[in-house]
Amino acid sequence: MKYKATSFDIAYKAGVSQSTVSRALRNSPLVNEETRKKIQAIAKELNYKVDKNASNLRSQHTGTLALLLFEDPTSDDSLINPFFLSMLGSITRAAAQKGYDLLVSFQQLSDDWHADYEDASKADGLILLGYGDYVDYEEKLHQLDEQGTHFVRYGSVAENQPGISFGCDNFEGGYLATKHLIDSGRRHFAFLGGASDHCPEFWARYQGHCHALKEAGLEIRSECQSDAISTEESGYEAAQALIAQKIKLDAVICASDLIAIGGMRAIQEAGYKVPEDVAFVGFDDIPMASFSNPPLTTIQQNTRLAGEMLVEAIVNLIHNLDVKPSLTPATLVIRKSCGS
Amino acid sequence: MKYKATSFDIAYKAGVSQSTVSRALRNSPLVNEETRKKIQAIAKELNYKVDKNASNLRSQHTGTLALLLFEDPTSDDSLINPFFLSMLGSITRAAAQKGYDLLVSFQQLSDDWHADYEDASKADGLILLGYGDYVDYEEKLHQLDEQGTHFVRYGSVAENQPGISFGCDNFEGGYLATKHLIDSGRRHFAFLGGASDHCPEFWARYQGHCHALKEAGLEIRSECQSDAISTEESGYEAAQALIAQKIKLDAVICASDLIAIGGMRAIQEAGYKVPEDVAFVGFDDIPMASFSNPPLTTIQQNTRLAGEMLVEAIVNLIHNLDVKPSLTPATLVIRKSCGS
DNA sequence: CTGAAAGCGCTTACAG
DNA sequence: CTGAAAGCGCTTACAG
Repeated sequence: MKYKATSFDIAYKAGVSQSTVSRALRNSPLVNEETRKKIQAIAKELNYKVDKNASNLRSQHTGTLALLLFEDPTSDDSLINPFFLSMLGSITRAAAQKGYDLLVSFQQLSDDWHADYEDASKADGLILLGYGDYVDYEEKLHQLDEQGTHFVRYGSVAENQPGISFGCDNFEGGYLATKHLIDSGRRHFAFLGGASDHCPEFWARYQGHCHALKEAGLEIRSECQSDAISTEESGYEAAQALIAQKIKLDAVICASDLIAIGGMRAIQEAGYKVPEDVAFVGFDDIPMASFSNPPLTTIQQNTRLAGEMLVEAIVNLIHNLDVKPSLTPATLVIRKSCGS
Repeated sequence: MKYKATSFDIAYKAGVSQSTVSRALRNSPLVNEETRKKIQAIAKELNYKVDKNASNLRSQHTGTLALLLFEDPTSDDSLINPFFLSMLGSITRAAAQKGYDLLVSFQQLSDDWHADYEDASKADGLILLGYGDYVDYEEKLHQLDEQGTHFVRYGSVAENQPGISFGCDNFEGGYLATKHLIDSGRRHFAFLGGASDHCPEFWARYQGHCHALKEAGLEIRSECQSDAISTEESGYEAAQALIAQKIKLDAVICASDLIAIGGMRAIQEAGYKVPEDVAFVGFDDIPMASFSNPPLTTIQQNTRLAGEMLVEAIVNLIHNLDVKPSLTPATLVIRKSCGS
């Protein structure tokens, strides 16, 4: 076992008190310039690092954030939604930039997850991401709220939600996607993705979709909406269901890119061409979207911005500053799958 | 600010000493069954959680692991190698299963990253992943080793490396990929990916590739190896370089899937057909690989197994058990890009 | 099986 | 600007 230097070792070597060492190492203005330099030099020499547990315990904050990813229990154990992953990347970076460490955990919705990161003094606050069933999810959110835990979440943004939420402008995204296809002459639309309060993000996208249809005087037919969760397989099945019903189609709006990729596969296997016969638009702009066949037109979520907003918000919350929920822009990214 | 119960509050309520509370909560066999139950009930009622900083400080271990991802400084800030992401998923899960929390950090190789997670008592050990330049990287590894830090890494596995390394059997992977194409009649090979000691993983894959060529009596021509780092763009450029040289080709082995996807794009843009004119094999089996055009034949790394091995190894290391480096199998996954 | 006490390594009033 | 002292909330010998 290697020996770990403490602030007392440094104090002894520097000929000052341990308090002074502690101050010098945190750049307190109370310490004499030269004394500080001397102390910092010795600390470096001894490869000294402040013990986080001790300093956290004493100062009652941890300097770490916990990122909790909730997965659908139905989803494959090894396959994490690529969109999450990209959020994870941007959140890690944003946290590092603000000087916070990031504890990461993937959780099933069924777990006892409000897992008390903050209560156990592991983290100062939580960032929540997830695609699970929102109805179950919301209850847990209320628990967190009642406990007074600091948390922000990314997902659907609506009135009367517990806590502070950030999210993409899903309604606008659904609208933009649909509007673009209408403008390029498509008339027979379907929507792939669960449209219920179990998944409010998809619901908002669907609402945006419907709004665009209405605006253009097109009929909204409920049989043209086919439930799917955000996997390729589920998108494939949802599209097959539509095909089996022999619904007339020339455009499909999908609640996620994964759904779109699965949907295109089903349509192509059924002998139709994308985009000639049927145009597709996805949602998220995951890396895969540019490599699908054909490359997928999609609504991009700005994960970089979202990560920064989430981290800034939770940090402000921790410092008891005022934080308001807000929406991140949804941007149409045009590739070949929409035919224009 | 919410009030946080301490073990003293529970002791008071239960009419026992604080020591007994501490024991009961950790299921010490020293505590009377009934006393324990009573204490645990009160703890639950008070929503009590053991303060991690206090318990860590006292017991001198943290119950957390740090996962450090190193990126090429050249890589796009927002784009994380999908292969890492999949490792991240499996490591998070494996860590959770062993009861460890996971601190995650993305770092540039240039950062002062040996960032002392263990020295600062933030983590009991480190897991290292990265695709940066190995020559720079190795030096840092030596530093960690000298400091006596507990760490394992995933990447190239060779003799005389500092620390304990795990990795895919890259040589075997390169061999399998090449052998398969030789067996299906291809004769004119190129290899896309940097083949030098700056990237020993790619180097090993290239060696496996060459071994298969030799075995089949095919010539190894150095002009048929084109450097690339693991991005789509880099693969695209590497393939273009080959095309510009008018090298005769009917098979391309790529050091990663991203390289392969970029390489196929270049080849297709130049008017060749994949796999009819040129067969492609990638490496990693990232999720994207099944959705490329055509779907990519590739060498799969078993990220699930790798994650479990890494976590188990670091945990054993922390407990001063013996740990040996080892290789994870490389498996050929056949899709359309290889034409058979 | 239980309790009193020490102590993990810091930070931070308090006093000078 | 500096030091002596208290104390963050636990765990763990030690004594019974």
